[in-house]
Amino acid sequence: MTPDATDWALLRLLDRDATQPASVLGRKLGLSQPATWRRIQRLEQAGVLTGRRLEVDLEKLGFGVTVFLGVKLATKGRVSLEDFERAVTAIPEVQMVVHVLGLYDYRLRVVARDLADFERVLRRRIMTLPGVGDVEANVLLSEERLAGPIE
Amino acid sequence: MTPDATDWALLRLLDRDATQPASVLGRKLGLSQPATWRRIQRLEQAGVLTGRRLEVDLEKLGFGVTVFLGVKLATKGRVSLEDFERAVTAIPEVQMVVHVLGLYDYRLRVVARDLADFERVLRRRIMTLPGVGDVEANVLLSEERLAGPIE
DNA sequence: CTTGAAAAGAACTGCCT
DNA sequence: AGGCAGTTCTTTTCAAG
Repeated sequence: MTPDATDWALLRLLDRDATQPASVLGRKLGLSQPATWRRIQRLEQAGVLTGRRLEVDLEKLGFGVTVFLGVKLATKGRVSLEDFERAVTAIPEVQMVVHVLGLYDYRLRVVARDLADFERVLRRRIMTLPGVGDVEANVLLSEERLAGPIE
Repeated sequence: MTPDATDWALLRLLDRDATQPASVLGRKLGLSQPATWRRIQRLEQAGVLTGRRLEVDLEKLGFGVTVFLGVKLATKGRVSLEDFERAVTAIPEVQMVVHVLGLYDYRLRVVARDLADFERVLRRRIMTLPGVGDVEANVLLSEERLAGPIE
């Protein structure tokens, strides 16, 4: 499937606010409501739009600390990768697990109530994961999500 | 505002799929449709739910490479931070800009069509940003998003 | 692609317990 | 806080140009 310019404009609009009805989107695109709706359906069935997810303000829920971790494994066999992934995905404070190539093997996004809580998570949960070697941490100060290549 | 157990269950359901109507959510929670709808409204007005955004499969749009970059600035005055942020947010391939504390000053999420395309972005866009010092890269192999503390 | 319409369903409102 | 009933709006599917 090859999205045309109108599809890209549609993705741009939906990326900013996925709650807009097809009628409003259509007006902004110069299309009718059914035509807009059909384009959305086509993008969903092509697997381009995979779903709609919530934006949750974790700070308002009491999770004020977000940390990005780089994790290096000591042993990197196929088995240890799977062991590590199974264990790390079971930690409630872990929001994202990314297997990467480079100086580190995994990049994690971890949240905690405060720094004291994060230390607990790091020492009792992360450092005890199977096969963990070096760990590097970056504490989030501020964050901006962009449209990326959709823009 | 203090979310109760039902609110947490609601957040859990919405986090998995934000397209579910209030009637379906209510059935799963043992609540009526209006009661569920009112809880969603309350969470939105409390700022806990900040919006609904699309999940876009960038690979299907031709962006097969995702790289996580750690960026260290050479000069770190207040002015240079703002200069850097203004310049980096203008790069289409940059999906996320996070100001962090630690070994690096910023963590970026960058997408590109392929590795050759990424090299172009890195050399002509990233390395030429104002004040850029060391850069570290991790290429994404696989990724798993989790519910995090909402679970 | 468009318009127009009709049916189903979801969102929203007011009133009640 | 929750349920019920009713209204408004969106979605979804159709027919016809």
